[in-house]
Amino acid sequence: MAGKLQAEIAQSKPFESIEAEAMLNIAKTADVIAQSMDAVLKPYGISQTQYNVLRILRGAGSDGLSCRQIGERMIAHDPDVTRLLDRMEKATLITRDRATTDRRVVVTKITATGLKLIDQLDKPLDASLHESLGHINKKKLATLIDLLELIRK
Amino acid sequence: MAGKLQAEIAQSKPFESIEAEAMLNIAKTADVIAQSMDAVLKPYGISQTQYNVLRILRGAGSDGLSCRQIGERMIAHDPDVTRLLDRMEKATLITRDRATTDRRVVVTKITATGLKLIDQLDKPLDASLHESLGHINKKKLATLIDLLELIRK
DNA sequence: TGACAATAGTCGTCATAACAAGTAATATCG
DNA sequence: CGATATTACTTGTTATGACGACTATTGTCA
Repeated sequence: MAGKLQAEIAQSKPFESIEAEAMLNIAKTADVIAQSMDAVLKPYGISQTQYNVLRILRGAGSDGLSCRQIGERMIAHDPDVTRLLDRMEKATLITRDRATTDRRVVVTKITATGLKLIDQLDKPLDASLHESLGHINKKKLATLIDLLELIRK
Repeated sequence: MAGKLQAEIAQSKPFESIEAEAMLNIAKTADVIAQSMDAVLKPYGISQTQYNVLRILRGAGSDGLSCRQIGERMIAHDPDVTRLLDRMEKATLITRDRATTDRRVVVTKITATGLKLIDQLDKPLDASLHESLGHINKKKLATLIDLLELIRK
């Protein structure tokens, strides 16, 4: 039952449990995919976190979203959305305006620049994704998705 | 085929592909597990990265390992092992000595303090892991591991 | 052997993440 | 209606990560 990860991370001890092996495999795979995504994003000068925000804002359309809503929708939870948005505003990828209805809320929207950037990224990212996962057939991917969803209940 | 992640991250657009859905599920699941591990480690004042290094060094035993070997064995690739070890040395979790055979190499070993700390962590981390993955049976975990290994070729 | 390349690690610098405390606006409730 | 709680976001500070340039030691080969 000792999987290939054993050799891959050159661990001298065997895994204590299959749960530990599963966890390490999830972490390692996430890291590998993240690295290939980073490689695509790097020439465009944005991080995965920023890309994720742009995706969320593109999905939200012209209504925009509050800081809190953006935080909730992010894949990796970021405890400091404010300064993330600061940087993106400086790069003119987004705009921020205080809402008139509830003046505590700041509404963030994607700009034309941001939209253009993320639209450009669709193709290369999709290609990178196929590089990473294209060799797995759809049935297996469906099984994988089911299992991962099961983990998160 | 639209999975639960759809609702979970409140995306307004459907997934473009099953590959994208798989990737997001891997990333999300890795993040969830990482967060629960962080929660365990936090009271002990070390990060997951540092924990990972301690595990590697415990596995290596009294021979210790070079900077490069540590870097290779880490789950998430860290481009700056030197300063990571600087911090750990300051916390007396490790020792570092220049090797006599090849004077370019710095041999890092775990200290008694480091060993004590990581031994203490075994139980709570195992408990956290069971909290995260205990409800999935071994056969399903084995399938998951196979699929993830397949992704990484 | 002596120049050049490769390897191992360090350091400078800037960007980002993490944690905690603070400020302003709105909601709640006696 | 006014004190208190809650919400939404901001800011200060420290730690960590990312990227590249740099130093020392060892290996290679003409």
